[in-house]
Amino acid sequence: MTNLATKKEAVQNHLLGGVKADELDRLLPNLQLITLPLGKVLYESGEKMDYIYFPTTAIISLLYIMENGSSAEIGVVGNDGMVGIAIFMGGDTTPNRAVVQSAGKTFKMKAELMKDEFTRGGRFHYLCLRYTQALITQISQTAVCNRLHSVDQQLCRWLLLSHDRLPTDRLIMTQDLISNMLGVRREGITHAAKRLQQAGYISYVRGDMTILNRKGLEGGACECYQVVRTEYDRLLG
Amino acid sequence: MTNLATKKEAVQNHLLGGVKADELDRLLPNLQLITLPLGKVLYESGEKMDYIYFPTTAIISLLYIMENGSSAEIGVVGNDGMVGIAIFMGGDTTPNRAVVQSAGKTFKMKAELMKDEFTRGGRFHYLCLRYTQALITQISQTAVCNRLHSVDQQLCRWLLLSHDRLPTDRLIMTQDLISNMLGVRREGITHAAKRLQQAGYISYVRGDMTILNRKGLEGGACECYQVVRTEYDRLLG
DNA sequence: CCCTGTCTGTGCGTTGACGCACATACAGGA
DNA sequence: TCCTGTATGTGCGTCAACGCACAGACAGGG
Repeated sequence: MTNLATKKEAVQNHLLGGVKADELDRLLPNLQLITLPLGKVLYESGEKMDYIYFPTTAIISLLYIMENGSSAEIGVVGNDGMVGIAIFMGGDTTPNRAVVQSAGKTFKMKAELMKDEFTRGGRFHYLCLRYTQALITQISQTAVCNRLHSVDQQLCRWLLLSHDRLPTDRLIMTQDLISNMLGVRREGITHAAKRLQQAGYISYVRGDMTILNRKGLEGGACECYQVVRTEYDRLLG
Repeated sequence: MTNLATKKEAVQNHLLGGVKADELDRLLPNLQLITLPLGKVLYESGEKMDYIYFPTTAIISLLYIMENGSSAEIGVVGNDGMVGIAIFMGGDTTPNRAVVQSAGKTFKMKAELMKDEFTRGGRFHYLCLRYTQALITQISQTAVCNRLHSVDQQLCRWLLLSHDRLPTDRLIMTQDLISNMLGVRREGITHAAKRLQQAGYISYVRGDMTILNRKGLEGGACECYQVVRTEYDRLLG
């Protein structure tokens, strides 16, 4: 198998990079590095999770899909975390869909092995719980932001969250897809994106967006972004 | 001490009611039953949590307070759960405020003792994690609901979530307070509540609300309520 | 009994986002 | 090169919720 993980690759995911040497040695033979295309669904709402994912360059979006087909993003996971916390929290599934928001690489590991390693306790166990706590803050802040802030502010927040998890300044993503994530109209994103482009913060053509001025975006975002960022740093930094 | 917990009292909280006999025997001497008045703050955003709370008849609301003073509810906890999960998840604090939404009783226990019992593993550990998973679903669904649903629908959802955690059909709460929870205008609640009263689902006078027709409320709510309810039953039922 | 503070009801102009329709622009294949 | 599908831009009417202002209505204390 050529896709077996090396330490150098594994630590690109910050959770894997944070565990002790002996834990990593146990994990490595079970980690498989795969490439995820944009739009790939890692698991559907209510579906039993067979694998846990530790992204390196890929970004995964956690979505809730309404009965009428509309959707809204709950959280986003990149090389800072993992997809599939229900495997070790209990329940083995959640009422959400996990979909690839930005193509890239991720490790995957069988759910059973994940449970085994988790129940051993140790630093891995500790990190998983702290990461879950950070994710809760992200989800909470998404709830608050959805209630109280404008589409413009939310687009800034969303771009920053994505940028933090991206190895480059380029984001391959159409406005239509962004609107599905944020649960708003595509035209709303068009307007907001146009304003950001005119301000010189971003540039884009047909699904290829480049972040030019992070500070600008941070100024345009609500406090929600900073709250989440600070909490991630505190818990996992 | 007259306020030491008895088994009969303790099991009124479903988490305490779900642990094994030997675990409960260890917990009981450390549990203190107290009465919480409406509006009491159990902890502030960023404040270290000294106690974990297991409500019996009280209901606690988890809120985020914006810098400009506006607020929005993230989740609600009653006899189904506990307040202070950050104690065992790690971090010892969250960027939220926990405030008593409905006066009543709760057990409290020192944070250190909570950590000790949690690290012993066993059924208590297992239940804490599953409860956290259920809470995540509630927070997620709050995010979705805030994005996609009307004030009328959200008021129905909120009333049902409260009613589920209440020993009676009466809810002592002004429209102004409800509006702070939902992060909307007080007048918006006035209109929504009036419609619900005209439909015969509730009745109220000056901060004293009675739920008359649950089925009616369920019909007026969005799918979010059922999703959360089903997930709580699945994980903890 | 009155007074005061709090809770609820209502009107009105504003606004941010929606839904729909359609125009324009660009990319890639035939 | 043209054609087709997809991405983005724009206009317009509608609507839910907002902010503000103020009018009842009720409760409890002096």
